[in-house]
Amino acid sequence: MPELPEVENFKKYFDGTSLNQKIVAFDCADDRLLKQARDLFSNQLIGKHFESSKRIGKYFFVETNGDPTLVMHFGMTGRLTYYKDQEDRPKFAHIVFEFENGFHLGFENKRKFGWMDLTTSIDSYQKEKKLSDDARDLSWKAFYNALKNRKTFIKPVLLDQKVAAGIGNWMADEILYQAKIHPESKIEAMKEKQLKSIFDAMKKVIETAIEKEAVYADFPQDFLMHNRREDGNCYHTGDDIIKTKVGGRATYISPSWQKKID
DNA sequence: TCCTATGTTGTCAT
DNA sequence: AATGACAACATAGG
Repeated sequence: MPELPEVENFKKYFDGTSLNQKIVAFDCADDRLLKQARDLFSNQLIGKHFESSKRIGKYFFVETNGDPTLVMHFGMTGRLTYYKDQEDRPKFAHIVFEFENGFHLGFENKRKFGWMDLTTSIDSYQKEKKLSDDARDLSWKAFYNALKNRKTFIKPVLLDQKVAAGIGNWMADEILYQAKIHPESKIEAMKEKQLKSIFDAMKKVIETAIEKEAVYADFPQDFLMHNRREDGNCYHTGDDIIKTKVGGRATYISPSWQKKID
């Protein structure tokens, strides 16, 4: 699930449950999910508390009342669950923090593509990863600059976290559907105005999805998400939605609605 | 058995 | 140094 709006939900959930409580235990069932030695997580986090959080794209940062900042990435199948009793530990909660009040925060990750890391500075971490500003805050100028010299299809570039951090596969499809542009349009062939329409669609999709708390059923009727499947039909034209692959990722298109620019 | 899945990262070639 | 194409990563479920 987790693209920008879903991770925004996780942030709200985290802020509502897990801030300002002393951490008394750290458990990890599979060290492959940790980008640092397990002891480092235990030693640096136990006894501290989470003080504030920040989301940049799909990356989730948690500052503590000390040096370490925890970095989480949810991968394809991650989410957070706050629960009390050990018996309620979700099956795929491979990483668990226990708080002084007896509650637990579980980092669920069925497919184990998610991970945790430690850093001391969000800014330097962002620079190191060359992560762009969060797509929600990103300026048109920064977006345009990151895009304009690229020489491939528009969709894979939208998925590049250096361009607009937070955009994932369903959002890229939705943005291009809203902008009426085919995912295999070549950037070099596109006019600035067309790139601006993609930027505007990106902002619209982000704000809509956050407002609806990423509950797809609540999205406006003309959103692709309602028909983003192989037997779906375009809301506007009624034509079949086509499933294909672009940049190695499953891609849904309304060919009569989305213009290919090349 | 084979294929797919909402993501990133490493490798290799250009 | 950058960029692009693509495989690899790990796992469940249809």
